[in-house]
Amino acid sequence: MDRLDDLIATLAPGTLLRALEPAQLHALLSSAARRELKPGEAIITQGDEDGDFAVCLLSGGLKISMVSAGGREIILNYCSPGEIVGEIAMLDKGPRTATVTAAVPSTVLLLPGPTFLAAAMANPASVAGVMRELARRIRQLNLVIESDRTFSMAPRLARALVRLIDHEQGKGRLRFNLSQSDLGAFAGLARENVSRLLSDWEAQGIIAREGRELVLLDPDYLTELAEFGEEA
Amino acid sequence: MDRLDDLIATLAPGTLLRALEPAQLHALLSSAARRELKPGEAIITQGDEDGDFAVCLLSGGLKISMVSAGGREIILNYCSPGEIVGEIAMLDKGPRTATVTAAVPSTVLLLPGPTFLAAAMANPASVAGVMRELARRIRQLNLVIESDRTFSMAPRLARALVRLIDHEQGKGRLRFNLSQSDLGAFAGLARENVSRLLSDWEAQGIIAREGRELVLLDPDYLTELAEFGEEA
DNA sequence: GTCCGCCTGTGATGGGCATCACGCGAGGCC
DNA sequence: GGCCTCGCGTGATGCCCATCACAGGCGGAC
Repeated sequence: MDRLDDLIATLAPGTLLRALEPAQLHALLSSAARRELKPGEAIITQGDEDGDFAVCLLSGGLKISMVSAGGREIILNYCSPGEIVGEIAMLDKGPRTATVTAAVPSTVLLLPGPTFLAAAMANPASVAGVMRELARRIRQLNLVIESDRTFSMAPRLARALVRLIDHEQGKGRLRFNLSQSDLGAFAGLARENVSRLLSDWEAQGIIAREGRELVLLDPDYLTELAEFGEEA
Repeated sequence: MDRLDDLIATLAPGTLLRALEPAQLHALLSSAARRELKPGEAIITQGDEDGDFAVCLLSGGLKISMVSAGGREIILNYCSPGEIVGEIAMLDKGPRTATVTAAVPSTVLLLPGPTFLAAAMANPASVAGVMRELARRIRQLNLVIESDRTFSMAPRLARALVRLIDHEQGKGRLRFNLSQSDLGAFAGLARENVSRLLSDWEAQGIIAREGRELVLLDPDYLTELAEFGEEA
């Protein structure tokens, strides 16, 4: 059972699972199926109607993306171990609105919707916890909408980079090495402009490149840029 | 008690209250305080820490807005009777992120957070209902973010108009008469461009003006524009 | 009536960013 | 080695839209 405890220890804060009480969490996780994913392999596909399970990432990394009306790829998020995805369709039984693929070799846990609901409803603290967590998500999304409206290129790219920071490792390290195209799809701007901005920032000593890898030398500056738009 | 039943009948579908079972709903609403609002009067103010109640609109109309970093007003939504606002802060106990003011003379019901939680947890169907409702909201917001990224001026204004349609009244009628400035703040574009677009659409017979009032002559066209961006 | 708001139309200007176009280097693959 | 692909840098062009500027129009106060 310490396997399971290890897993629970790595669960990301601010996820639905963290809102559950330990006893329920144990019950849920010990009954879940495990699955291995090769890079690029999809576990959830946009449009699927099989929306009765969520996915908990054990190791590796996941990419959540969708295809916009214009046929362009939009990357919504990257996930690290301990995070959970696909809960929305699991809870509201709607079709999948995004595709989830493995960014690197990964192992995931499949959480069936009914089992999750049973665990969530088993005690009042869990119920309140899950509701609070969902509310927090809504609040976050509202803020994103507000900032997307008025933010220009630089703050958007800054936000993308900040969201990729690896909090486990050394300061300024990223969790994934993305191509400029992927960075563009993640931040919502053209590949060419990603290139231009990165060059500027490198010249100003805000970031550095080690081979193909990006390092944030001044993450605080980027964080501020991401939150408030153009500097004061 | 038929007063209460009337109220329940007008509750908007897709709100948290609708997710509750009738018995719980009765208990919650009969214990709520009532309040009258004059036009322009605020019931919730951005930054407030008193986030332990939600507001249910009985009559009139509410405007939900916030002030962006640049000092510009952003209008997030307009509400009609039966809708509920302020649930997010009530559920996650965070600070208020938006301001709610009366667009016209209104009466509202104040729902205390603890009472709502008690009602929501009183039975499993209510629990699942509230979670499903919250998940639906998250799904909607994700779609908005996706479309905001790529949509140009016209689809955004079209979406604002569609969201203002009065579903009770004759086809194409709006629930509120907004100035072009307010329309701009709602759709996220400059007042001057609202003027230009409305003129174009009037010339094409898509909308009409009766005095100061806007009427949508071809709501289907606008709906399509709002959903898919530039026409095919 | 007159003045003074606020709302509205419309042109001119400019900036930001997508797009197009092209060159360049670094791997795979045979 | 030669080729081909993929990711990167960088200029030129043009569109979309915010902003500025200004001219009516309409109602309310007095």
